[in-house]
Amino acid sequence: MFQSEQKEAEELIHHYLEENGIPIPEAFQWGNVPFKGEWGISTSFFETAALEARSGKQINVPERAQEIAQDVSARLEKHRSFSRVEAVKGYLNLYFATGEFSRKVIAQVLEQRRDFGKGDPKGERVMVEFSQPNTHKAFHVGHLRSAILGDSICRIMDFAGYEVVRANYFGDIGLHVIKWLWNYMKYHAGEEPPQDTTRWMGDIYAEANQRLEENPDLESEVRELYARWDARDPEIVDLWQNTRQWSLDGFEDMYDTLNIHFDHLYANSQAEKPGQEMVKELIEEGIAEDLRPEDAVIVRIDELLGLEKEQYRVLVVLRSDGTALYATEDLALAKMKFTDYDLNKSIYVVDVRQQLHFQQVWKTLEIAGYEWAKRCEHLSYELVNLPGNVVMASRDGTVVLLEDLIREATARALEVVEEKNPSLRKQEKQNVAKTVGLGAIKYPLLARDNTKIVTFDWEKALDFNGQAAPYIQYAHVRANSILRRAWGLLPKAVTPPHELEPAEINLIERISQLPDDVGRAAEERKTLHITNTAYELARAFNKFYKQCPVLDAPPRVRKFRISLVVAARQAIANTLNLLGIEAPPVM
RNA sequence: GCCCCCGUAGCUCAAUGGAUAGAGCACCGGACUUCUAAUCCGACGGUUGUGCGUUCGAAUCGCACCGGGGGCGCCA
Repeated sequence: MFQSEQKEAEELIHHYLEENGIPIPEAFQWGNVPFKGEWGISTSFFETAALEARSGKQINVPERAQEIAQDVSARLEKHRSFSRVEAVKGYLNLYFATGEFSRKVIAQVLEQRRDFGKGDPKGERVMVEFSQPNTHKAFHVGHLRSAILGDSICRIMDFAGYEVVRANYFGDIGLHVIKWLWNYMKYHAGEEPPQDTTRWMGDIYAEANQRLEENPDLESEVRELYARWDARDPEIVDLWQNTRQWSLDGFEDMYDTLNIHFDHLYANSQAEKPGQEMVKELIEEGIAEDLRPEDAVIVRIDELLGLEKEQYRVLVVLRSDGTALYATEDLALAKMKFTDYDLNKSIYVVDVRQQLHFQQVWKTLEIAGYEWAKRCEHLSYELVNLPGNVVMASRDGTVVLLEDLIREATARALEVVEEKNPSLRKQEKQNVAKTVGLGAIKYPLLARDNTKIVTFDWEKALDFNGQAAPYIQYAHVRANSILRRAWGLLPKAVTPPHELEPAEINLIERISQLPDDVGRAAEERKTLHITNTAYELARAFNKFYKQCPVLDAPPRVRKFRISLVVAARQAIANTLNLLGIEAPPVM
């Protein structure tokens, strides 16, 4: 926002240092002055002083930095761009006129509206693959992180200026599917899925595992069925297609509820054949070793790279019986993505346990000469566990189903809205409950660093107090409530006619940071920065709301504050949107 | 044996190598005749796991160690 002023100051600093024979560092690091109610940009002279010290002079670096800062500040004192200049502890702080800064920030939001915070187009196309559910299985809270994190990353990267292709890759083949089919054919033949399709699919899978555990002799029946599948027995393929669709329809409902959508769906099954083809080529090129029938087809990556220490190890790319593995399919999937779309980057939102796997697959592709392999990126995140660090497993039923979580959260939110706002119409209460319930579920998954394990706890998941989505949504509601009474008057941004209250200054400060936060979140692939911004915005607004009357203020102050409320509401709405959380008008 | 991640207030977590390490929860004490109290204000709370190093400056970077979790040939 202050590029030109910064550049001017930097030139003057250069002049001063040159004139006085002081060494000039390669680049000055500019930042914001730690905010204490006044805006400014800041740089320091530690590096300059350190350069002097290294050139042989006997210097105490912090003292010398302060000395330079003081001299430079004297030089800049009268500069018209800055309202105040100071030297503190080796830092040079250049302040701006508060009123003018405020006007500028609000003007920008009022002009850009939904686009406030948006980055310039990057001219890069990025595919983000996320969610990856397995058909014929339950969809539980453990699966939620990839879906919610991936969705938000897509929103953030899109907003930051990337062209984003949203992809899903579902697991529709494998042993788990065969077990499901076996149980269905033997004990549920002809049944149709009820309303709650995904739960029912999950139940049949869990039941299959239970039956096999109780009676291991039945394993032979499953193996027999697997063989029929491998031979593409029409009866089995038919059943597979139908039942697979049931799962996909169930997922579609779930994604609708979560407001998550995809541009492209990839299936495990469609990568199987192309994967086997690619392995064939790898063998022909001497990259993969075919040790069948005794052993599998493998790639000794470390040996190919001449690495002494084990790093990529050995990747098995095909089973000894010639059937495809996850790795086989991933070779093909990576290629399909770059063929289907001309990608600058291909991001995989997958949990941390598959880190080595991806490194192996992509390194193998690199060795095979696919130049795009280097543009694959693993956005790895930690698991969602149950208390006591128990991993959710659909096989032994230690799961919290997504449907149950949504239902509980919505019911709890309905209770609160009945209590807080009983006069709302029934339908409105329902809408609020859904919005608040879903927000409360999403927020904690986005507010943790990707590398941190999330422990799912019913009590915490249903706690709407404190640093949580409802707090932010409530700030939005309050802003909306003021504006509803302001008779739709939307004044232009003006220089405030009064001395700004700390709460106002603080709120404006938070709003002004949003564009930078978006860029950073996109580059680091961290939704955490946006949840922080959203929360801080809401906090600043709530303080403002308490301390600064808007509608009852004197006319000119009122006019300014209404414009500030419009800007704040917009900023909050924009951050919530990046998180995939709805901003309700009332609650 | 090799590799990855985590360790910050009682608990859950923040903090582009930068100025006095911050929030929420919990506990204690306050504020609704007011634009929605799903809110706000105050108090309490720290040897950033330990040691050494790099740096003008380290919670942040490097090395070693301690504690916890995860991954390492035909699961996904």
